[in-house]
Amino acid sequence: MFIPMAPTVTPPRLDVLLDAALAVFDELGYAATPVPVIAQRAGVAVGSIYRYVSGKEQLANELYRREKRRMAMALFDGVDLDTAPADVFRTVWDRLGRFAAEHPAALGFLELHHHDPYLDDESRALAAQVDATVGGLLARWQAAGAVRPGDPELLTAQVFGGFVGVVRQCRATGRPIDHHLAELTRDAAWGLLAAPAPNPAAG
Amino acid sequence: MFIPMAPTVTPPRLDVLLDAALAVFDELGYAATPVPVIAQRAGVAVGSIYRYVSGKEQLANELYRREKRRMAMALFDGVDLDTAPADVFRTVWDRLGRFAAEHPAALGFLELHHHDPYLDDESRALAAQVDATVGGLLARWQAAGAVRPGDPELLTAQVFGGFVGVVRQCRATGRPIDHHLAELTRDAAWGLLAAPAPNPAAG
Amino acid sequence: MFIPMAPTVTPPRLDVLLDAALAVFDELGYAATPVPVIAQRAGVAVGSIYRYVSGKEQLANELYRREKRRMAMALFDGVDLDTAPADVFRTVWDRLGRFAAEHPAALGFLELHHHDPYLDDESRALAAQVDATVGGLLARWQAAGAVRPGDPELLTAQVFGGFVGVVRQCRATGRPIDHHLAELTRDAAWGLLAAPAPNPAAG
Amino acid sequence: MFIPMAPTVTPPRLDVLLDAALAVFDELGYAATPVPVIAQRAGVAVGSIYRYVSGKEQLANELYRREKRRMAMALFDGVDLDTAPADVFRTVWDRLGRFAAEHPAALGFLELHHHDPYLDDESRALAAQVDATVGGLLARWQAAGAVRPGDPELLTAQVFGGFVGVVRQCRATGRPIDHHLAELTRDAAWGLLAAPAPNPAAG
DNA sequence: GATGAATGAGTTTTCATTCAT
DNA sequence: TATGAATGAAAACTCATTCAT
Repeated sequence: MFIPMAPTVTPPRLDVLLDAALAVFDELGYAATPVPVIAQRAGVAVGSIYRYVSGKEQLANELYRREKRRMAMALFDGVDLDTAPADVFRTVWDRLGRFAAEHPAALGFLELHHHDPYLDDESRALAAQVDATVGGLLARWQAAGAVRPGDPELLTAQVFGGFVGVVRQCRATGRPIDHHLAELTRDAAWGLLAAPAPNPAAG
Repeated sequence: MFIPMAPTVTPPRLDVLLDAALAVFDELGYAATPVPVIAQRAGVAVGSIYRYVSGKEQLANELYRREKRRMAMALFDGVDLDTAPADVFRTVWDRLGRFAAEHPAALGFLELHHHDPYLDDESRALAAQVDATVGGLLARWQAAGAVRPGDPELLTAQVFGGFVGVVRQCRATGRPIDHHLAELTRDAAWGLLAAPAPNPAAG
Repeated sequence: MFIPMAPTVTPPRLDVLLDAALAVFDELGYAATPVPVIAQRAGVAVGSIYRYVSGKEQLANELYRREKRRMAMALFDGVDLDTAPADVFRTVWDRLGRFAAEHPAALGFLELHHHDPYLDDESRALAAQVDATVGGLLARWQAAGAVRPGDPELLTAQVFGGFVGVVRQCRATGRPIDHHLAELTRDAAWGLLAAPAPNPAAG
Repeated sequence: MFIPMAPTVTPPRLDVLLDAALAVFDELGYAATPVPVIAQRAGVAVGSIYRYVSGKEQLANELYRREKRRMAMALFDGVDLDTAPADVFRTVWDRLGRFAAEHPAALGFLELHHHDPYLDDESRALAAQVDATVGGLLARWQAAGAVRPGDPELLTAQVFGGFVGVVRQCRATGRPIDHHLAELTRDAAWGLLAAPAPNPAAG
């Protein structure tokens, strides 16, 4: 499969740490999060954190990669990408909705924050790889005439950004983020993506 | 006009401060930005900042509101909203592209950062007001059958989020953010928004 | 003159800091000295230290250089090095005794501690320069037949090390370090240095 | 014999610990040495250290005493102190050179570091005892007219300090510390110690 | 008004020591 | 007995804010 799998199994203790960090980072942001708050949320002593990661920055990077992979898996793992684009799209979009509903902090951390000051090369590379993979899928759909032309990575960014924008709006207004969100936004998203119908007048 | 105007004229010195803060906040994020860095960038002494604003938080809020208004003006000021929706949309989308090109830090600060921990009520209210205004426009377009049905604020969030996603992607990959971006994304955005053509077979 | 002068005038506030650091470093050693203790001794807040030096390490290096120069000045400044070696030696040794008596912490810090882990290149270079300068003096005395042959830097290290050993012993036993120390050790030191009298039987 | 013997036989495991501690203390200094680093160097788990000593401080004291005794033995054990002072001196000085060459870390740890903050009474007493013993030897030599007058402990400190100074200089400049060092410094050291020849003019 | 040195609470990180396995 | 993960007090350093000049 073309989706990056988790290469190593995270030790359970680190996982607890990452869970705690995820919650707090999503809430306060990386820079505004004191390490002791993460420790407390994880139910460990501050010093223990440094047995698992070299510092706050590495913690954030490990987290970023875990969640990036998690999300990629949640969207694409086991999906047969060779069926009709509209069907695949619908499946993936629904999964995106479910992911947002089930892992709101993951989506928030990944997409609603500014990671520039601390992401390391490995994290950036992973992000780029995921982008490229999804971009490749769109390119094939374009070749098949199912998706409108244009830079596939930009198109990906646009559809996906649309969903992120909706999630952000829900958060701002207190609207619940549940699986309905996929439904509510699906047609619009496909309208963005789908190749325009050939002009009937031209026929 | 329905777009919120700047209620007070910003004193020129505060404006210099906000310009500096904008650049640094966009780059480092609010929490990671030291006040002295803003002062230096503005060419004033640290202490002077506290003559204009009560602290870092108020500075960020003043900035947020200035930029939010600036952007609303840039998108809508002087636009005749009563012409054909597709035309208005095209105009506004082009203006959005120009705004992104000319004020990249403003767009980045407003849309690429997580403001939750520090935005005050006034700033939130302004954001809500802008959303509502744009939502109202979309609602009228829906009533006119030009835009697909659905919660207009969600739809707004989705189109706009799409553009933000594209800008974010450009930043991540180093692709320049210029006025072409509007062109490149316009059709997709309108595809997202536009009411689907009535089934020709049904005619 | 061949002795390195203080190239810059230390700002008075930094001087206060260095005085405090000197006392504490000499007492506890560099690694065992908490920065707050230095701050308290200097009568300033912890944070203020970081306006003058970039950290504990730079503080120790500034201190090391200041004291190294101070000591070189105390020993050699204004001494006419072209008079008879035995007279010059006597003068310098007495000055060494006075320096030890008046600046016990300086001598202790410079000579009784292990500086390897934190001295920077500039400090090492200064130390080497002082060594070389004194070594040069000894070499001239050797050429004049006044001082026994052998690597002049080793010879310097040996006489000077003798004095340091005595100071260390005094500290260990609680014996006061005063100007008598120079007197008490002078003949032995010159016995170490002086060229052995030609064998009278050989004449 | 007047030289303090090791009163207890060190358990072999503790010896391994002390060897590791010696290497690291000499390199980093007591205060800057983390206990885990010692454990790693010794090839044992951190926790195991606390089965043999009560903590870092006791470890350093055990080490100090072991090395102090080791050195005293290395210098004096088996030496017939009743032969001619110059011969005894020569022997001991050569042994000192050999000790420095063979146990550079021991000499470094004992003589190049500041032990004040952690040495306990037992260690201080041992040091004093060694000093006194050597001082007694010197006093006898003075009585025999072989060594110049003056406080014998100060004289000891001065000769020995000379050697330490030379070792320190070698370390600073990267010069190897081998058995030649004894040779190179022997005459100077004896010049320091030896009673000055009676003034021939006075004869 | 403007300045920037001074402050000290708060941040990240280290490390001596303990204790369940 | 040996281990090494866990602890938390203490370390170095940062930075929002104040205030004397």
